[in-house]
Amino acid sequence: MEMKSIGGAAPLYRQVSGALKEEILRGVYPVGSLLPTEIQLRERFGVSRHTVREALRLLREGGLVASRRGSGTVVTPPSTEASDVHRVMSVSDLLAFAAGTHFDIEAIDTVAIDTALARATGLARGEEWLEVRGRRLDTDGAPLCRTVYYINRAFAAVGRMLPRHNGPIFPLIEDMFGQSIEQVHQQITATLVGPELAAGLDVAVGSAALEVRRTYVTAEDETAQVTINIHPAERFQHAMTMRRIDA
Amino acid sequence: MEMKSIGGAAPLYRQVSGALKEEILRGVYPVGSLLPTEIQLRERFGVSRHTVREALRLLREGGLVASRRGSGTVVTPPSTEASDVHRVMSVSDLLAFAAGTHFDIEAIDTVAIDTALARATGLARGEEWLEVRGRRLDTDGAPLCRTVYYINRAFAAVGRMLPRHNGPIFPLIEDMFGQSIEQVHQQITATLVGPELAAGLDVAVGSAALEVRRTYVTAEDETAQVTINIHPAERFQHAMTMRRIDA
DNA sequence: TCCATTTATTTGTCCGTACAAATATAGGAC
DNA sequence: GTCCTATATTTGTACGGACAAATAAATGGA
Repeated sequence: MEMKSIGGAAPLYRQVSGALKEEILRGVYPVGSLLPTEIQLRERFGVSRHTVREALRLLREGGLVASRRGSGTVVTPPSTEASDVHRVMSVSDLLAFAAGTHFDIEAIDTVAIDTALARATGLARGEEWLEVRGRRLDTDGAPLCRTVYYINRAFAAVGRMLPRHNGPIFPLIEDMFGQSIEQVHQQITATLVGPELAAGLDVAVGSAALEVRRTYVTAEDETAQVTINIHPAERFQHAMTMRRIDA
Repeated sequence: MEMKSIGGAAPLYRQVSGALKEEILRGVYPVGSLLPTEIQLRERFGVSRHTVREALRLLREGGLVASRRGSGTVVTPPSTEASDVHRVMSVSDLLAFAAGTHFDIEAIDTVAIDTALARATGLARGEEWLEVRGRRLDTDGAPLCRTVYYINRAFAAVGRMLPRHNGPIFPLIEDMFGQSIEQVHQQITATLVGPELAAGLDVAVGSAALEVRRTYVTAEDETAQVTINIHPAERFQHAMTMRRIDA
């Protein structure tokens, strides 16, 4: 069967890739089996080896197959790592922890969760948590966002490491306490900037800001940490790309 | 400067990619700037255009740059990693399409994307898209959010089905046109409510709102649909739970 | 000065060739 | 039957060329 690039049709390499993907998904090539070799595919589709290799590269990118020189191209099992916490961490996290930004700690206290804090954090009233307040600053000292961490007292020892730590906190909790963070609940809302925030973030009172709250939950369904970030809307968007992965 | 493949060294294309990546990360090419053209890189590194393109492909895979024919290769802001569309589709989507809510269409037009719309939607200026404006109403008629859909003209026929359709649009595109939505890019920002929005949503002018923009991209890298939802902050939070799945 | 058209630029797609490198297979000796 | 070596197979890397397609820049006329 020969394929040609028709006006308006997809490029040849996408057509070849699509045909192979459809065959994989309907079981012509079960997991573990080999696809035809590049030379066989070239003959079957009547295209160049370059085009075949581009098609196979798309299948590899989609996690459907894996190629090795001398061995061939094998169909791989569906990947289930798509929801790994590290993978779906938002741009705000990446930006926040980019090299050169610095978390400027303003206060570290043990606080009792009152009614207002319970509403703001989702934590139960009456409990005591370690509260770390500060601003994340860019390399030039400009404020990026205001951040408050609430850390479960069971893991409060990580507080000591914060002054010289620039990355996320939850891996510290995992390392020091052998805990595994299994879920991160994220909530985003819009808020208006009041006088205190305005001063600390160099924006006008009354302007809009994004408030991002994340609750980190262990394998034992225990909340280890809550973070609240407030970003001026004029300087920040929360972006995310979701890709479809078919099992 | 010329590079050669030395025994034990990385392939040329990886060396070129690494050199460019290092320059990007240390600020030689800031976000938004253009990399040298393929021809310039070929001359600089003394390698073939194939090798240069392989190097740039690695940079694209890493999310560092984006290339377009006729334009060149631009350095991109850091971007998030993937998750399954169906897995992590947000609660807001589920709520929006919950049984009982109704999308009240106010206008359906074909619009040309001007400069302001290009900025708001991310679509290319001059193109024509089907624009569907309206509000999503709760069971008791209370407005939940203001929604605008931009639908690629190639799929505009789905517009006819909207008046009696309450779910998401992209499955309609998939069903009617045999297309597969592979990626959804989501961006969330905060905005202030102006007079027009305030009237339609029963909130005060000057209050805060969340603006959620989603871009639905097919397997052929074509944008099928863009939706923009504006939610009053006092009544809406964007929530999401990410789970760790170990293979 | 603005706009439409033309031209130039740049990347995308497709073809081909050649050799390297990793792996699988075949064959012979013990 | 096992082990070692040689050969074959298959993908990876690198080169070159050509034309298409999208975008940007230049040009000319109103």
